[in-house]
Amino acid sequence: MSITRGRAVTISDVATAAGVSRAAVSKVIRNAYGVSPGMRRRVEAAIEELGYRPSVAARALRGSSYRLGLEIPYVSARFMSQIVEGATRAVADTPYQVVLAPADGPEYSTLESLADGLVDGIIAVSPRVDPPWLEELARRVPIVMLGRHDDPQGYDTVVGDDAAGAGAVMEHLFALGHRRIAHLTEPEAVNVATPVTPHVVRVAEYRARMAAAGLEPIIEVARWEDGDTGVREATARLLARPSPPTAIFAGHDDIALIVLAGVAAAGRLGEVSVAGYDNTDIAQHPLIDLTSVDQQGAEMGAQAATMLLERLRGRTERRQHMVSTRLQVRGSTRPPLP
Amino acid sequence: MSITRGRAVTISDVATAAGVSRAAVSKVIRNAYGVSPGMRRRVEAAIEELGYRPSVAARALRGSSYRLGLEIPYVSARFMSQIVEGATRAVADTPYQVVLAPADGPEYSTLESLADGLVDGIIAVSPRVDPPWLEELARRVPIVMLGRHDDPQGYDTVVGDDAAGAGAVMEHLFALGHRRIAHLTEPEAVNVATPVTPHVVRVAEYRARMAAAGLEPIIEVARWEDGDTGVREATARLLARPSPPTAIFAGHDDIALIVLAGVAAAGRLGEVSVAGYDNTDIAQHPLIDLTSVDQQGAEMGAQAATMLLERLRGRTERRQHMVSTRLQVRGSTRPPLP
DNA sequence: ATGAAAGCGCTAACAG
DNA sequence: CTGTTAGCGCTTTCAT
Repeated sequence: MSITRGRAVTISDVATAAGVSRAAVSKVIRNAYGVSPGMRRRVEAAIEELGYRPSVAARALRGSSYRLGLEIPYVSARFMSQIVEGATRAVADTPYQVVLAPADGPEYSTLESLADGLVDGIIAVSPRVDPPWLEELARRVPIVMLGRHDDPQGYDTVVGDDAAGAGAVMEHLFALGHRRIAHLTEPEAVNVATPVTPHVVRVAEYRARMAAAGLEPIIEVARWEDGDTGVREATARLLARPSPPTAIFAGHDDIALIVLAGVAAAGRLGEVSVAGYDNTDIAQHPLIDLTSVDQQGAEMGAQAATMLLERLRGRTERRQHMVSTRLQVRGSTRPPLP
Repeated sequence: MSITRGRAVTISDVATAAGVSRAAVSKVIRNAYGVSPGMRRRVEAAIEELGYRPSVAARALRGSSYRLGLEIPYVSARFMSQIVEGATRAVADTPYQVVLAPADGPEYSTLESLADGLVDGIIAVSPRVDPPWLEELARRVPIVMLGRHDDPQGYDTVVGDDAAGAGAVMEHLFALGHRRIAHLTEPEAVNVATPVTPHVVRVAEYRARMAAAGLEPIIEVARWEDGDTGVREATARLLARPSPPTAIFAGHDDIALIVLAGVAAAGRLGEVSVAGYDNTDIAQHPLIDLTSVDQQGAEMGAQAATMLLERLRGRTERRQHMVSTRLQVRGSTRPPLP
């Protein structure tokens, strides 16, 4: 039952079968200039018959792998699905394919290993790598960063309008009559040394709105590394305050879900409003019914892929794109108890 | 502001810098036999100084890319995260990396493009490709199929114990006193021409249990292609029957979530029990609280990766691994109304 | 319009 | 223990 790995069909095999040179076959498969209809026909017939498929490795060594790498921080994040979907849709009619690289550990190494020749370009959702390092990497391979409010030289960015999104949440909560509004965010967002991530912007907007309303910000940080526990404890701390918040604005839906669980565990469901961010699919579930900011993840993914393709076609000036947001109001936010 | 793509550092640069041959460098980076400590030190210093990273393309052309491809049908599926996590964990201490290939369209082409030299081996979650075709592909590249009850020659399989899992659900529901139990599954599962997927096994077990209890199976099929709508309508059809089921056993959690929404929409929450399969993270959320079968997705992913590594190290006999299941009972299943 | 030939960066086989 | 050499499969000038 031992298996002999079949040697793959190479361009030489096709050339021999079609009675032409390898260069000719290469031209045909790349739709390059200078092929007679007759030759094209014969070559295509041979390709079909032998079931030839070009080796990605060999192509990559010579130039392009026709693969775009999409680096994503943690696959579980529901928001990522939207981005992946948008990116794959955007390359659907091109010879390019999207491959995903889950950043299990440090994002630096995931990005580097992508850059090691596996892909022609990189789309990355990496809040924690710092801009100078990225500039350096961008010298080797085209990069589009998602969700970074950087001011880059060598790479492109696609971001949501985080200020507007966070602002919309705050306005909504104020309009409902809330005053004691807490914000629950990720550690990275309160560390000033960090690059400007979406969460940094959301926190800033939250602070600004609270200040403008003459209110003291109530910020709690959930250490995401602790998993659900961190968020759950942060929620508990908020609810245990002498004057607990009447509304909690969570940095994103995954946090909001756990906050919701915490509020339910405290038996205060319906009493404490909760808003999220990303409008992931579960937010619309009637049993969750979470008010959230839709920032068009699919659109972001598609834009990023398109911009990367432009780079591959030769664009060298940087581009920055911002997608708009829309607040999706649902049942998880209501007026505070009188 | 035009950017000059930096030429990458190659093995030759390192060799020159260290004053040794390229072969020597190659040996060092592969920890191969026959390197003096002195040479190793010099080479490693040069690598460090120049920031050398081996080209994946060149390596792949010569043999191995040190990449494992994980093909997944639709990224949104919550169950997939567990598999990805397990697989990446399993390769963490090896030179291998996991890359994900989302099967946006037909799975055949995704698998083929993975086999085109991008990866050294493939883990696939593709219920719809047929066994002979897989055998063919397996001749070119090692493959481990997840969730297939095939009897393969050239590839390995990792499956959950779907019969036991489905049986446990049925026993649980019977024990609660349910008799009119419906099953809501995917189209593929009722098409006999299809390969033996987990859903086929679950349906069979469901049928067997209903028959053994002297009951008529009530099966509704949700066309997943229709998205949520299909499941929602199927749920509505079930609830609209003259004698509606008192419990619905959904083929997996993503279906169960929509069923739950449908039951809620019909105002029959708590009246109609719902059970799912996969025990995805959202199932434990207190607002969802879904009874579900845990089939250890992470364990499956880890097993699959390990088996693939074995293949790459030379194993040629096939292996099949089955992971056990455990029913996680939660609030979504309770006794029927009297 | 077609083909010959060089070479991308690396590894494996062999020679020294 | 170390270096030389010959490709892996493809694309790309450059002749013809």
